[in-house]
Amino acid sequence: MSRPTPAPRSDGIRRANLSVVLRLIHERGPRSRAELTRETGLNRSTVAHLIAALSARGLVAERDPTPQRRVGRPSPVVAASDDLVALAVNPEVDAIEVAAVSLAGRVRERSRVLCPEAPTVAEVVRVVDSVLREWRSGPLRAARLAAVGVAVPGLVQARTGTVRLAPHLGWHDADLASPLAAAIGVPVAVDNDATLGVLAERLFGAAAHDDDVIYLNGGASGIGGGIVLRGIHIRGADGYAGEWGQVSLGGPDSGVLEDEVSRARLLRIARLGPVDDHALAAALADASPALRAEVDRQRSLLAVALGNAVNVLNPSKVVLGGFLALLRERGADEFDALVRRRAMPAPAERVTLTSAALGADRLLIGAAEAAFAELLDDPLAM
Amino acid sequence: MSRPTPAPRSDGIRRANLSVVLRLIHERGPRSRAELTRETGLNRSTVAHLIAALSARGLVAERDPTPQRRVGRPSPVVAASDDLVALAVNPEVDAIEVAAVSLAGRVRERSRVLCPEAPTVAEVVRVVDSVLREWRSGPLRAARLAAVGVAVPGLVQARTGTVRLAPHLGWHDADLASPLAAAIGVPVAVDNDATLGVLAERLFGAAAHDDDVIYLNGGASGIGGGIVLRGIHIRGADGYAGEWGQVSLGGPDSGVLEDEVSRARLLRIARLGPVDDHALAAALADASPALRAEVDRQRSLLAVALGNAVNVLNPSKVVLGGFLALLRERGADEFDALVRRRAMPAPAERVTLTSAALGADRLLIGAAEAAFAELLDDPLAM
DNA sequence: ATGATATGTTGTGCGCAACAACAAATTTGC
DNA sequence: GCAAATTTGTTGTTGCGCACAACATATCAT
Repeated sequence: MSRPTPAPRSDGIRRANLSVVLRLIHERGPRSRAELTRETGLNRSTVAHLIAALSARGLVAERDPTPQRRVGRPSPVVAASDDLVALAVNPEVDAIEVAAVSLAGRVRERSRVLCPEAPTVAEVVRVVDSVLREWRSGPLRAARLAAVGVAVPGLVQARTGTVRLAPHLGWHDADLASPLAAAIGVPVAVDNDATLGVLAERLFGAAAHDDDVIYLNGGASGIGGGIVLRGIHIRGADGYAGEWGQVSLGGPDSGVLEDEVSRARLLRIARLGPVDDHALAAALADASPALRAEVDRQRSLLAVALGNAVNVLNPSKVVLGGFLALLRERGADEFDALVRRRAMPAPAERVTLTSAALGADRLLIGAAEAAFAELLDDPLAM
Repeated sequence: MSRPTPAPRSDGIRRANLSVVLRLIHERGPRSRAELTRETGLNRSTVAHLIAALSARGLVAERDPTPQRRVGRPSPVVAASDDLVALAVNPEVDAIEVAAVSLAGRVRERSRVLCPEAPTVAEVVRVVDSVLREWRSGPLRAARLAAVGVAVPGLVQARTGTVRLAPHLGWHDADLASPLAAAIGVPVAVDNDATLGVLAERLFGAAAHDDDVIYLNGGASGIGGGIVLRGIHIRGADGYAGEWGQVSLGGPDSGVLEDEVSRARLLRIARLGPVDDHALAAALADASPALRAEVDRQRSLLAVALGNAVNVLNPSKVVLGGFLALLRERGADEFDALVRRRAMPAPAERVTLTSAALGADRLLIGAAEAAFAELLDDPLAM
């Protein structure tokens, strides 16, 4: 359905400029007022007013200028607030991970609460609430909480904050945002974990500031991902976009990508139990012929899927995470060439393949980013 | 690469509002000033000013109000100008099609110039120039020319207006925009033909005002297409996005979609020569068992490709054009169900499949739309 | 004909960025 | 060391564009 055309108003432009300035500071790090005037093209006085407004709301803090060995009056450095935090939550099968991430991008606190079995929505709410209470009376006494972001391993309708289907958690059409927002008292953003991964990678990781990015992440439960085109995050009509794992390659009767390119298959052939990616990497480095053959098989299937994606979406960067990065790194140049050969020459020559750069913090940073999104869009709402 | 963050200025908001109003009139047809105030949310006086500015530049024309059988002062109807035209050009293997399309959306003139062999860039320029001269001294004497849009059957780098590869025309890395702009004296927009098809379908056709659209068009030369997500046209990093025909389905060693789902194959089995889609439809309606089997095979392969697209992009609408629409229409409900079965339940329940609604004018309207794009974005530039 | 309703028109006010002039802080040149 | 040059922050003014209110105009209902 088409949205009603939004007409810009004169009072919206201040909001937009505050958003631009705050985003610059948040995404590209602390910078001087002089740099901000250059980057935004706005007038010096305008930038001063905007920063004053952001500062009054505690969103940014000014520091003394760093000596720059340059002629002229030094410009004070303005940085995103480290006292304004978002809660990042990642419910998994066996644990709930909670973190407090500041607007400055620092993970200030983190806690992993083990669960004997897959947690319910109510348990997630309870754990988040209790962790938050503890932090509020301790390390985060002086901090303000802006919002909560949740990275869910499953299909999420981001607009409503409901989890459509999370097989590993046993959730089905579960409303997560409402009870969590009611308990904590701040807005709650919910999204798919891989989708949030690409957000983080694009901001601070392997696809920093690329505008056309495809991201595929391989985990124990399958292959998920995300898409950024023209610099905006593609959710699709309902927020389900990015399910690369369900792509079918072998014609009408065969399985889907995540059945064939699968971490479990590798572990089985390597005769390994449930190990982490580090141990898996070690096993792949010293592989038996059978395992090597399986790796090659999975590599060529993955290359076909990526080649298709390159043809259809013409991205400037393809980012692989989880065990997909491990597959690629068993001969990265060779793999990249394989992908390029599966694609048409024109889009192939443009695309760059890389492995994900962010480690364990990726999901937490992505979730915090989703939580901060509303504030960054409209800093006055805070 | 990431663009420098654009900061909105106060004088940019007038431009943006002019753009919003002109787009509304252009895309959704003539409407009263009263309707425009409602739809934009702007003030009555503001709308009056904006329309005065557009009218002064000859972009819109006001007509007497149509009787509405309603209380209150009647509101004059404002329509897009029919005197401002764009030239739409579509070079094919055996002909060059040229049309003059007004901002009001009417095809005012059209001409098909036959070519003994595939035209060169220079020939296209010459034909367009001579056709335009003829029209200018005749039917288009009073019209103003805004821009030229060219729909090319091949890979186009839209940003620069160069044709990367158009195998049927024999073009390779051909700069089309520069010589054409130099000859005609107005800006030239160049894009892939299927990409422009989705533009037209989204404006006036089967996907009218859908915000997440996938479009696949099947022609004699293969399968092309286009993508619209979040209401914006996805070109990819270089403008090559939408090459659905090059998607591989059968694993690492098999061919691509347009090798398998192919008009030529159908014609061969039906023992037909190079006929148009109408004749092909007739042949499919009265098919031999062998042809029927081939149709079913192609249908199921196409369904797999579409199912993948639905999973990855979560569109609200899938539009099929050319012989792909014919394939679907041999049992549309059954085909749609097939696609839905190949996709995950969540995105599948949202998506609607349809056949393209626009006929032969599709490419011309799309090309004109590309030509008008600059004007619609910034009406003051005219 | 008269009142109710809806819309165009005109003049005023307000918000916000641009601009200009001045003040402040640092480096460079002598 | 001190002055000039350079860059940036600060302050007050200007101009632009939309909102709003008051009034004028055109149609319908009774």
